[in-house]
Amino acid sequence: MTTPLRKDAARNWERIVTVARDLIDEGTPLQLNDVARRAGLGVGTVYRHFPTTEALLETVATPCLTELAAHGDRALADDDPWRALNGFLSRTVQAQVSDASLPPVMAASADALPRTTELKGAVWSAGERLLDRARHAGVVRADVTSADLVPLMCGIAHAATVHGGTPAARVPTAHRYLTLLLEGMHA
Amino acid sequence: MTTPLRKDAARNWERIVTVARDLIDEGTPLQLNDVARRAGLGVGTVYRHFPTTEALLETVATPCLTELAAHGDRALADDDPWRALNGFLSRTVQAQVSDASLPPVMAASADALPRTTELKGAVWSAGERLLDRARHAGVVRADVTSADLVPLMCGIAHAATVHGGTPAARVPTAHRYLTLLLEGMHA
Amino acid sequence: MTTPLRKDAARNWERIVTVARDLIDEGTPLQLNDVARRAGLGVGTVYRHFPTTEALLETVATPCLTELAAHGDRALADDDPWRALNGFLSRTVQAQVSDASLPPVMAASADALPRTTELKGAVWSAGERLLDRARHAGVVRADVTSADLVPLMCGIAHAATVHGGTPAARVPTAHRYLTLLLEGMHA
Amino acid sequence: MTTPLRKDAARNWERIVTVARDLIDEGTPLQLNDVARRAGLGVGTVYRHFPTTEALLETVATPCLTELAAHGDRALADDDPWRALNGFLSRTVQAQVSDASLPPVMAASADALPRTTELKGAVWSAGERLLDRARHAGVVRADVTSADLVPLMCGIAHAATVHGGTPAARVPTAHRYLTLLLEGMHA
DNA sequence: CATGAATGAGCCTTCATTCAT
DNA sequence: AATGAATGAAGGCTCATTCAT
Repeated sequence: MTTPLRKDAARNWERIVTVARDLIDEGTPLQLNDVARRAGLGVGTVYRHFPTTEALLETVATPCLTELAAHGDRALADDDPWRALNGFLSRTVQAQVSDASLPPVMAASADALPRTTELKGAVWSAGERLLDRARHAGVVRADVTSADLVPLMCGIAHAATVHGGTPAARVPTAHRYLTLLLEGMHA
Repeated sequence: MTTPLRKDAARNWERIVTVARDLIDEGTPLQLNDVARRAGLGVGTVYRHFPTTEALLETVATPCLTELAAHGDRALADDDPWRALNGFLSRTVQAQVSDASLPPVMAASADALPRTTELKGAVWSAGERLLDRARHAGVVRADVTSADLVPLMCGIAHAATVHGGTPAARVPTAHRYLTLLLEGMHA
Repeated sequence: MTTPLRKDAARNWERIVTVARDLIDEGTPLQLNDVARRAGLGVGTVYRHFPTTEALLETVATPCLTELAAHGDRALADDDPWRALNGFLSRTVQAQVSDASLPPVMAASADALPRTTELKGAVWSAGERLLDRARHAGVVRADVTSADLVPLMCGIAHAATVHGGTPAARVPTAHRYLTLLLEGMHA
Repeated sequence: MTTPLRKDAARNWERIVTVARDLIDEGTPLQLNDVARRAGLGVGTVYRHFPTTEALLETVATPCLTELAAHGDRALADDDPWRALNGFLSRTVQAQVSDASLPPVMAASADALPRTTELKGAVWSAGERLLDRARHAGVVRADVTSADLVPLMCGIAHAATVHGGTPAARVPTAHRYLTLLLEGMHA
């Protein structure tokens, strides 16, 4: 529980994150000075809220990460272990391809915000549980470990990006690639 | 056939490429001024040989790229279409993971040097022929096209990198991932 | 109406312009890095205030340009159209010869600052009105148009510069040349 | 009398001057490296022939300068002092406006080549003699001295350039300006 | 808390000139 | 004589971060 922000500070925080989101969507490299100018705020204000570019980036990625974690939990409710894993991975890949804030955050080995670490942990552990369940059900090869899931999803997203085309076009490509991989992971 | 370089110029060229190789291996971002300093040469000399960072990077990647292309041709001599494709992809992934100069060059959509375009084309077309042969032999799924090969190899290399560990440790990881993918591509 | 500068920023602005003025008077080519060093400021500060050399140059020229424009307006109050035109051109030439920041600004076809464009426009239009009046009064040849005034003043200033000697010595020379020209323009 | 060049050296000399002429006509700033490349020669060769940019520039300007000087001499044969002066100045201005190599050479106070100094002297002295004759004939104001001629011609050429438009369009403008000036110089 | 001016290291690039081959 | 590789000073500009107001 962090101290709740004063109302104006909260408004600034919001503004900053919104601007950052826009910049990321535009493909513009995230620069705090830039964000400040576009948000109509002083650089200092931006730095107060987000000491580094990474902190801001992770904040932008947070909602999406939260949803991924939530989906992971919901997936565990699915009776079918294979379908559950499938859906989870599909969702993960889709998110990575559609939201430019995710790939760098997912691939980073160190996080700027504890919250990010938590969320990545939650996603990771959801994946782990789904994978374990699938393995115990005998539907997944034994040599795939939970530590492979995130890298593999990052890899697929990367592959779709390298393939080229518009961001929208990358979604089906990524799904095709995921399908291949799942086929290969199937026991 | 370019005019052969003068002996001293050739020595400098060599020196520059060697230094660049080292920097890349160290993970240091390639900067021409930096290269010049380390090579004990004037900046102008480096710029004369390599007008852009990309040109130097591609030059560093060239031997490896050449070998990949050569291997592709040799692979076609293998009677077994599946084994041939397998070996080719394995080699490609291994190269990408072991040589830090390759991933950016492979992923780039535009090349600085014509030679790079040629070599990438050669690798690509080797992959294409190997894939076609495998498909005709009925050992590969129909929905995998040759345009997918490079992205997929980049993706696997990326996945292995995200997985972490020392560069050396990434090799077996990448191979594991490739195995999964190949399994999935198998008809 | 721009936001007024903070006191310290205003002091720096002033310092920069002063240094630039000195450099121009010395005949040293204007370079922003140079200005920064002499002003004891960081380069970035200079770039913040003046994004390009031209912007700084024009700023240095502004007071003089302002005065020329003002003089143009005052000249229109003179009853004698010929004397009024005369005085205006005389003043213009004198300014160009005495202030090294003017010639490049006057001769430039594109301006860095909107303010410069305004001021040049004001000077130009004052000249135009004075010329029109003189022509209607029948004291000036019909084939001289207002578009000729600025080029001609630049030409005279240039001629005086080519003639050589100290900057101070150029003033009388320029006036002599202007006298010749005016004689030629007289109807 | 300089030692005559070896045949190949003479060919190179020619080539260099031709290329320089082209560059000047294109408005490209004259750079010896550039000249060398375009001429298909080594930089060293260019430097051997022309130790500085100015030397090359003056060499390019030489034919035109020679012709001006020659014309000056011919003008003295004209019975009418005013018409002679007129024609000479007209020719001078026209040359300056049409040939981009002239203005910098004419305006320079120091020359790189003795030959240039000679030629400029010849032009200058032709002007002087024409002016003196005109003055003695009472057709020119007494306060115009021969030291004014070159600066004034440079000024007019400069004015026409400032006026803008294509190089070709500058010719009539320059003539108009010269006409005004001559009117003013007329006694 | 907010501001945004200032900083200055750091990178990129060009070009006149020299000199070994 | 000719060559052209090498030099490296010089200039341009950006941007992450600090700190006085």
